[in-house]
Amino acid sequence: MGRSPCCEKAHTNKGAWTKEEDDRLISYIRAHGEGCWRSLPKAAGLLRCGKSCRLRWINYLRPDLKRGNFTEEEDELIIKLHSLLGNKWSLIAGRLPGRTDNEIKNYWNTHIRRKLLNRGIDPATHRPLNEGVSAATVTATNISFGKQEQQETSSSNGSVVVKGSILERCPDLNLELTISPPRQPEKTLCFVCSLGLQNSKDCSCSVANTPTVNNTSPASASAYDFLGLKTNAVWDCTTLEMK
DNA sequence: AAGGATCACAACCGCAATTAG
DNA sequence: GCTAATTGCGGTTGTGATCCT
Repeated sequence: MGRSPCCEKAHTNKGAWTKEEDDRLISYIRAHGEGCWRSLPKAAGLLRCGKSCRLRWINYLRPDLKRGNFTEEEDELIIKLHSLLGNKWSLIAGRLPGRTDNEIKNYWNTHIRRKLLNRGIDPATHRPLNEGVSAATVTATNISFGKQEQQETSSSNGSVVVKGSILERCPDLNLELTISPPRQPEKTLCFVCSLGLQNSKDCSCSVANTPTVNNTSPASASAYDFLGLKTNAVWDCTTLEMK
């Protein structure tokens, strides 16, 4: 028995939104706030699926959206974040205030992919196209969060060790690579600042500014906002182990 | 000017994750 | 703990705009 549809498809509009539908949605959310998308269409007098309402609001009607062309800085930031996160568009969007995951995804597929290809860079792997690296090798150097590979266990000291490391499958690979927050001996920067976005509203330096990795101050203060993970740990990609 | 090709982006679909009962 | 409902995400599609021949 399959899951029931999220809405009654027979009586819902599809396709482009009209001005009137937009106005209804905006005024309803202004009055009642976001949430409860399933019941929203009926309450707002819209013949739309709740998912459609949510998408319309999040991607186009939200007042805090930044419309217009992407800047060169945003381009480079998207490329950097994509090289770290892959197609995790919602995570990438979280680092670009005013931009949505859908917008970034479209922009990636239509502009940045081509831009990287013109630079001779494979947009999927962020490696030179003519490097002659087999797909298997490229895959092995990526961090995978796939369920089957993750199989993580928590040790008594709180570290996370991933079983079945890449090296077991590809023992001849040189994977001397450590992903860690950039070392700042005098001043610790958050991930946002490390990408050159000082003074961004996402910057957490002002909260967790002084501690270093070895600092003995409370964990809440020393947590380092790396890829959205509040951690003071270092990722060692040879073992995918938190040190 | 017409028509086909390509581009850009809004919207949909299906699935996974999360939440509620 | 289980099941169903709901939400969120990423991939894909549809369509209007623009470019090219």
